[in-house]
Amino acid sequence: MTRAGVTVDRLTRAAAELADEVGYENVTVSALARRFGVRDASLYSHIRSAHDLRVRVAALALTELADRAAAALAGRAGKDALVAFANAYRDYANQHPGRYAAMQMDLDADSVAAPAARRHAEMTRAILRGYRLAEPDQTDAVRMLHSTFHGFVSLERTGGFRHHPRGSDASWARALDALDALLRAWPQ
Amino acid sequence: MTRAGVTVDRLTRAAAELADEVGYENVTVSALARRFGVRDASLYSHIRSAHDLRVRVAALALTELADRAAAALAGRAGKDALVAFANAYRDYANQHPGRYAAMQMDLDADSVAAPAARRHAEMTRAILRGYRLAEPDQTDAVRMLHSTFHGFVSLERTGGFRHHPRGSDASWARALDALDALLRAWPQ
DNA sequence: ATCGGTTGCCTAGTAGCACTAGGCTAGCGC
DNA sequence: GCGCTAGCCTAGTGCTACTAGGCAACCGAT
Repeated sequence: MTRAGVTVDRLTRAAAELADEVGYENVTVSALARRFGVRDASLYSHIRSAHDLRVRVAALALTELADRAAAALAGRAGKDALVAFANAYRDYANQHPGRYAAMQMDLDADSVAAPAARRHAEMTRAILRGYRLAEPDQTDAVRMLHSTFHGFVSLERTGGFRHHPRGSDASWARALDALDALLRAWPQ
Repeated sequence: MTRAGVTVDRLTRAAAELADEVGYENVTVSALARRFGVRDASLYSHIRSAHDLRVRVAALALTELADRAAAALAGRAGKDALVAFANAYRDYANQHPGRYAAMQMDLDADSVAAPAARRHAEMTRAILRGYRLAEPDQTDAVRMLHSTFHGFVSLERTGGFRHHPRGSDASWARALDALDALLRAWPQ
């Protein structure tokens, strides 16, 4: 019998696909093993636990999103950069809901996802380059931006906006306009 | 043998307490049954499923939060109202993390939580009374407010802010100032 | 006061999940 | 070709959700 060729990377990528297909909370070791045509117990020589697997998916997602954010920000500044980043963020969340959900898990500083989380945080802070804010305003601003992006995407995904005829794209564009105006006026 | 006296309401309240203590994702029918000193199977004459139980917790939380929001908004307008609502929202989330997590679940329009969700939405919209916005700006603004509140609280809870010395209270106050300025300037 | 019927709780059982222990062998390095 | 590592296996534990069917506590009607 030839072997299935399971590796941690292949497991993580498959788990991320599974998360997008069936939802993050339905990513199980058993389902993943089925997808590889092996028994669930066989996966424990590659991953330590189900939690370990989910952390790896979170790290993958954070890295992918940081890559997209970096691409979106390249060569842009000010509102251009803000809008490009925000759209990259929202698009990623809607294209990869399972991966996005994984990103929201509690990640302690010593996990394998820590470098990815740090890089993601750096990219978010890079939006502000064009607005020239000093500390601690910069931190407050980046927290506000991240909150708005995450909150909007999260409510959009859980259906918070669907009971009203106003399209969420329009509200999103308006929110970005508002954030830009806010950042320009921030120092007061 | 005297009976345990389980009712749907007592189950829901106990499940909400359990959620706050051990986390929303760890609310199980078995754990709840243990808390009442009965077998897990016995609960299925009161609730239809674990999902049904979680929806009831969500409805309870939405109602409680709407009550707090109503109390916070009573007799206030403008920034006063905004800050009071926002603090009621954030305090509730931090005092009742499990209930708050339950609120974020997908609730279809025909669930038992629908009236509570509607009431919660109405309270959020009531913040804007003092700012006199017409549609569709009102909808855009209420979505932006809700996004910011939820996003901030959510990131705060999952530890997104803890790797930076700047206190989250200060960033929160700054975000509320910013939102107030935004709403006053909204019509442009 | 007793008698029915309802319903609250029970036992028993199925099936899926995470995870451990220990065995076998494929396929690599020598 | 030989041995060792590492990948996959079976077997088993215990927790979870949930169903079927039984018994007895309690409620209302006579």
